[in-house]
Amino acid sequence: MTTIKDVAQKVGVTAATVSNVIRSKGPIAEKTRKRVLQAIEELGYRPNLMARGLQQGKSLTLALLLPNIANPFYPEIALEVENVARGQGYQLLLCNTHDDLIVGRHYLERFAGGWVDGVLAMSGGIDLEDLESLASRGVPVVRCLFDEELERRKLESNLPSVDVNWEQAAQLVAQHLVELGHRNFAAILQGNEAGNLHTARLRGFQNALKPIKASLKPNQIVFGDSSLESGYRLVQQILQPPNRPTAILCSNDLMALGAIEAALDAGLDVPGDLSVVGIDDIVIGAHVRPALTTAAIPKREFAIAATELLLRQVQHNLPEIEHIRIEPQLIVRRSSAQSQPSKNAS
Amino acid sequence: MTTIKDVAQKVGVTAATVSNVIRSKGPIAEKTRKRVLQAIEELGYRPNLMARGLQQGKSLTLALLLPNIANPFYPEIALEVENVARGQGYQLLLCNTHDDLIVGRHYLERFAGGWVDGVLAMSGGIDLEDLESLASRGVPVVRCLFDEELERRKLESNLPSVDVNWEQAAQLVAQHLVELGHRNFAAILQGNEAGNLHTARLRGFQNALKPIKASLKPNQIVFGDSSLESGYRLVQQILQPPNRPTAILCSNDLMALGAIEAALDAGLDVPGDLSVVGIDDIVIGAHVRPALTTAAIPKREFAIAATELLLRQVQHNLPEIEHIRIEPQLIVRRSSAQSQPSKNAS
DNA sequence: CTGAAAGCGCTTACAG
DNA sequence: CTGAAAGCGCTTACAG
Repeated sequence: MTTIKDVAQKVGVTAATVSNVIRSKGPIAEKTRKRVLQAIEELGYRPNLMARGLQQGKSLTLALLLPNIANPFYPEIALEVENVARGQGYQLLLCNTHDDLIVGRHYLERFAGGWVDGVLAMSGGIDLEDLESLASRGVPVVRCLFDEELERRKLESNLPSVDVNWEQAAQLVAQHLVELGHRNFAAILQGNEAGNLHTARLRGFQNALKPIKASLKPNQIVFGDSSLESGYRLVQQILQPPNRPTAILCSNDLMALGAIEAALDAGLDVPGDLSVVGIDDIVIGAHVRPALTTAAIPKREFAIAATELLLRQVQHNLPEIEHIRIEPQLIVRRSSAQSQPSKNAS
Repeated sequence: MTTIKDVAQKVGVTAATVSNVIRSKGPIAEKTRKRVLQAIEELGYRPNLMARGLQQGKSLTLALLLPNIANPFYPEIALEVENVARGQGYQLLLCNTHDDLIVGRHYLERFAGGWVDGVLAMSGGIDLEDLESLASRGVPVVRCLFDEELERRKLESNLPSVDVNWEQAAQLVAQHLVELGHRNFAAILQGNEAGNLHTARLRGFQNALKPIKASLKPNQIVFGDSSLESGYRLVQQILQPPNRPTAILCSNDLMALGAIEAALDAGLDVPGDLSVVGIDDIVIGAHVRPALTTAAIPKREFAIAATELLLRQVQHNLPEIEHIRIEPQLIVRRSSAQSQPSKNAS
């Protein structure tokens, strides 16, 4: 490996001078500058980034913690986060927690060792206490998408955050169905015994039903994980007549796609016999048949807000306790239609 | 920040001893070990990873360069790469090149500064010379998926590689269509003036047509980027009767999904009027209607092979010039069917 | 404008 | 079993 000393020696100056040339700092004679640059070129010298990082106390690296990059909700976000980060000279560590607290802790422990300048923590597999402990060590942190399972603790937490108004998202799609005349609903929700439940969305669904004096009863709600397969299985449980629902509210688009597939496989027409709506607006939802009606989360906006909030902390060292909330938007496509009660008598 | 010296001082030993305790190296009196651990606990000390990395010449970090994590082909791969890496104590840098050589070079330049222990370079936006120059600096590199655009140079390159037998993949789906009786084909291929062309796949398509004394003529091949939208647009150009093809060969699944959508929008039945096949086996392909016939690339296998090859180089410092080739597998679903020439007379 | 010195926070032989 | 010393490759005041 060739070091800054090798360059200095070759030119006949000291390492400090070479360092100044590289960083364009301090006064440098044009002549020596040229000679240094040429020596760097000839030797193929590249400054050792860990040495620099150690000295400056910066790594120019951010970490992105998320449940699983293979879930189609995340790649767009990761792409945009990396984009913003790169634009400011930062690189991005991709950390899949698999919704596993042990994995999340593994990473957060590492980052306590000063390996990253900031952490973007997107729900799932992250203990809020671990996160706060990291922040208290002076590592800037932005907490994202935690609202569902940790409502109360969030309020106590003083970490800056970027969240989505999931309640409103759920309310938008449910209202849409109500307006189409639906009265007989079922909901398939992410949730399990560990309490990893989409409570805000459930609340949003219920809100929309109040004006028609209705509500989701416990037997109209089924729980599972967030996968497409889960949506498929859960809907199979629901579709048994009699009293089949005319509309299904889904925790997210992936589950909704599974729901549609299950309905079609059961010989039902979507939306003729059954309307299905999701939340997220994943890309493929616009391209399946029938195209999915959903509440869109502006993912680019979300990613940019989160990354910029983090970078502001990193760069100015201000612990901005800002709480940003991203608002969803209803997108009506083909998977929802007017209720046709006659058909459901069969 | 609390350093190793703070711990040492608190216990009344020297930094070397604390270091030995942390790394479980050398002989340590059980008693001092306990006291050191307790002090670490009390102070909340975490070793500075950049200092350690500088000293040891290791970062325990790998870089994954790929065109765009939002392309559904990559998230599964990235997930698995990170998995294998984490299993061996490494973390993963996510680098989207956007098929832009400038961006690729930006990252590779950085990595020349010793920030990562190894680089997994997946085609698109990476200049092979940049990559070889990095490797010649002693940074282990594995080159993946480069075969298409750089056939000849690949052969000259002495970088270890993991590739997919794209030619065989293309041949499998094309043969399948031939066996279904199709004789009138069109192909939509990734490719542009810059030569970023899927030549191996085109060759595979042609191979399959030889036995029936046929071949794709220039007017039966259209080029575009690898997106779904591109597939949609390209197929619109093709579907003009007369002499509409009965089957469309697509460079990848995403384009195939766009092709199917365009066909359906044009009022055609898939596969009744038109068979469509892809290559990749992206997850969603199994869940759309009609489900997509494709040549599956074993993505997990691919990711594991590539990461392990890289880690072997990193850990043993052997420049293994191994060339691994992953074989595809035909998956027949619903988007392909028997040719019905009568229908196409219309 | 350039150099000498100290220091970032660790690890690594080596001496005792 | 523990300590003193040097060093990883940079940057940062400060002197001259």
